[in-house]
Amino acid sequence: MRLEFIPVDYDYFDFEGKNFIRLIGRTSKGERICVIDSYEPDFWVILKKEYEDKAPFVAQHIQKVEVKKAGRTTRVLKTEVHDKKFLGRKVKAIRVFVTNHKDAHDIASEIGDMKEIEFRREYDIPIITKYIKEKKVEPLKWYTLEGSLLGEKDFGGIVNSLDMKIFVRAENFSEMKTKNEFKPKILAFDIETDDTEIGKGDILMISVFGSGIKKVLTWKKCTECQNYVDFFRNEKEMIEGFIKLVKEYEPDILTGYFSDGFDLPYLKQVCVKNKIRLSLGLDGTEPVFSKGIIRSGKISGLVHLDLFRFISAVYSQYLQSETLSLNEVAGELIGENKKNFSFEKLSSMSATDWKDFFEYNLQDSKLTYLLAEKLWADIFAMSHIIKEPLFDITRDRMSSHVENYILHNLERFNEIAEKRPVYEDIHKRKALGKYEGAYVLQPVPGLYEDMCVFDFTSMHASIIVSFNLSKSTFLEREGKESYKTPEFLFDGKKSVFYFSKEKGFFSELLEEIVELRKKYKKEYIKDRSNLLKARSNAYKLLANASYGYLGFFGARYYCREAAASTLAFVRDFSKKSIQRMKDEGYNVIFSDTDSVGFQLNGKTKKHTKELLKRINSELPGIMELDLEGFYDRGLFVAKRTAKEGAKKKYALIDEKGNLKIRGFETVRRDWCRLTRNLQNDVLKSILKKGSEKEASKIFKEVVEKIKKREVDLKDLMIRTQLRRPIGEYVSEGPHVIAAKKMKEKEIPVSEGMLIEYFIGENKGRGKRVGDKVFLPDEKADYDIDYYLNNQIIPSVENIFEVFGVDVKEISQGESQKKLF
DNA sequence: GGAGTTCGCATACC
DNA sequence: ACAGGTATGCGAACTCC
Repeated sequence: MRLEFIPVDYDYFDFEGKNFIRLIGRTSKGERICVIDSYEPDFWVILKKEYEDKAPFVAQHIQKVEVKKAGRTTRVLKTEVHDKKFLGRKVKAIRVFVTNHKDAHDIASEIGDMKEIEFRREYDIPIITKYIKEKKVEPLKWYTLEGSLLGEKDFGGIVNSLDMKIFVRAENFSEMKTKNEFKPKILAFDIETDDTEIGKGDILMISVFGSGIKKVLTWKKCTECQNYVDFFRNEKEMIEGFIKLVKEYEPDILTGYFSDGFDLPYLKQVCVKNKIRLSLGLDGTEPVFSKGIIRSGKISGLVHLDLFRFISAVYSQYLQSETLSLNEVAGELIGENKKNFSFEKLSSMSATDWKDFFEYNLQDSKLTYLLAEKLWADIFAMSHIIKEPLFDITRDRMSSHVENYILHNLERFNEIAEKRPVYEDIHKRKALGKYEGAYVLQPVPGLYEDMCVFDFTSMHASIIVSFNLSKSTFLEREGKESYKTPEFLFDGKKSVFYFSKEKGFFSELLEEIVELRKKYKKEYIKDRSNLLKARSNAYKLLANASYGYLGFFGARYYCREAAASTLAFVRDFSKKSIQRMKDEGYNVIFSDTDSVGFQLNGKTKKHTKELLKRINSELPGIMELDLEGFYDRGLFVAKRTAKEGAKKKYALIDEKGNLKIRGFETVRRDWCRLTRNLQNDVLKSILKKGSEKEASKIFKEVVEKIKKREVDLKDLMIRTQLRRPIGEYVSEGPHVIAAKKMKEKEIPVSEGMLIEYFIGENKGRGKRVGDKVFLPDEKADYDIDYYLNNQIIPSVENIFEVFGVDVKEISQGESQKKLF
């Protein structure tokens, strides 16, 4: 038979000791389908140079290897001798096929002491990645599938164990180049509980939202409730109802927001309590949670997607949101928020309270669903480009994405993959110190007019490409044809590193990534489709993460020398650009890593743009300097502790009146609203008017308001993240004290939470700020002196200092007036 | 026990 | 453990007399 098929989820199983891959997807008619494909597990053995002519002999020897383990005997099935490359070097390699992927590691260990063998590789790549790499059946791509329908008895009766209609044994896949759209069936869900701690409380309700479905399932009684509420006799039946609903809806994706960490494990715990199984899997299995710090819940046969995970790992850098709460993220991305419901009511709920609670619960699922739809293009593009299944795409961090991209493209270079660092490697790598980073120019405090900013496009990536920096191209000494880094301090020693001019796969792949990013960005500008934008973004993310990957201790292609060399070039180009702009008669004000900001000094914008063109024609490789923008004014302040200018802190205004504020308290979430708003208003006023006159009025008004206790407590709340368990803090800052208070009051506190508190008057109880910490619902008068001296004055002091104005005098003047 | 200094911590920039 | 280094600035905790 032949049909059109798109793989969505990948899994594997053993049958008669062999590995088989199970693909779950859809046909072009929209039917859910299970495809079984065979896979021959293998790994590579690389021979030492001097034993290359012994390859057939070594292969023969390996062929006989057997490992007995857990009552099972693993054999080498066959061996093949190949000419391959490893880290760009030509090698003689033996491809070793084994009975089971799980045993590749054991066989590799068994032959580890053979003197002819230099390396053993690729036994540590996950089976699904190897399968996709080998068979080229890539996620979310359409294929014409040839195969045969499975019978009742095939593969131990898989047809009956899996809740699905079509089962096919694959014989051949051919990619359909023209077809590339896919809209998955998504179901979002969310639970509400009476205790936030997993395993402690009951699940009161479960909401689901999908195309053509919106429901709240509950066992709480409520007469005259919304028609989307389904009532059950008890918690157990509600959960069974949920499982049934998911099965009948047949989603490709079941999505939640923080469902890896809350909804799914909570459901599982409650099932244990009720002595039922959370059999969401198409094969009737329960979700399986991976080990590790962040646990991921895998449901067999469908994709469980935790949107929070994807957003926090990959997407958050595009967001303005200060927290990644569903409310804030949904507000930003889809312009809709959570419903209000106060959880204090839980102990005594009226009928209308339940009504509100159901609506609240449903809204969370709705927001999650809308977010999934919104982010689908990005997730789809990532999965396409990186060639990993949705489950992993939505949970992996950027380092894994970069690495998987490399792994899936190595074959074009005839390369055998490097091994993953083992624990000892990681330990060693982490013990090595930091290497010198980028250059930041210290500005002179002041208000500057007629400014312009240039910055290098994807600076690190373009340097890696232009100078071929990577593990495989790093040379121990100068070669005939090699790139030379500027001299720099490396581990306390003046060093110069050399990299081969013969293109390595790392820089070649990165160059492609940069090119593809340019291409899709151009296409997107012509045809503003979500998919083109998502593609362009995905390539941009990969390009930007590639440098970090080189220096990341967990990377297969970790190369500290290449990472440090990249930064040596970054510093070199940065300083050269600064000098160049000075030489051209501009007044350079600031610079950070890849940017240079300067005053035009009477030169025209046209002249400046032409200079930029000239500079670009002189830059090597794919390096490119870009016009970031022209600005009417820019404000730079001194550090609080010293007279000198503060780095990474500035405010610019363009001709349209748009502000660009960096580093100031305004953009920091651990300062109270009042301070942030005041500083923002002060900056805006100064940049618009070019003087501080009006700004000082604004300041005086706020000082008055504070002193008269007219400020809303809401605007005085300080929010600080609790980044570790309370007990692990060496130093007890105010937010830790606030967290302890919360714990005493049995308000749930957990790592990663934003702790909210204000500073109130607390006569004579210690002199730490922490001794004056109050939680939002505690009654206390706010501490006028604290908010004056530790919040608003510090936030504007250095700004007014630029104009020679002492705000302390102003504020004291105000208090004098008040005294009179 | 107060002033000065160092250190821990959170958050920002690129 | 889950990309890197550079930087500011608060408040606690220490040092010193």
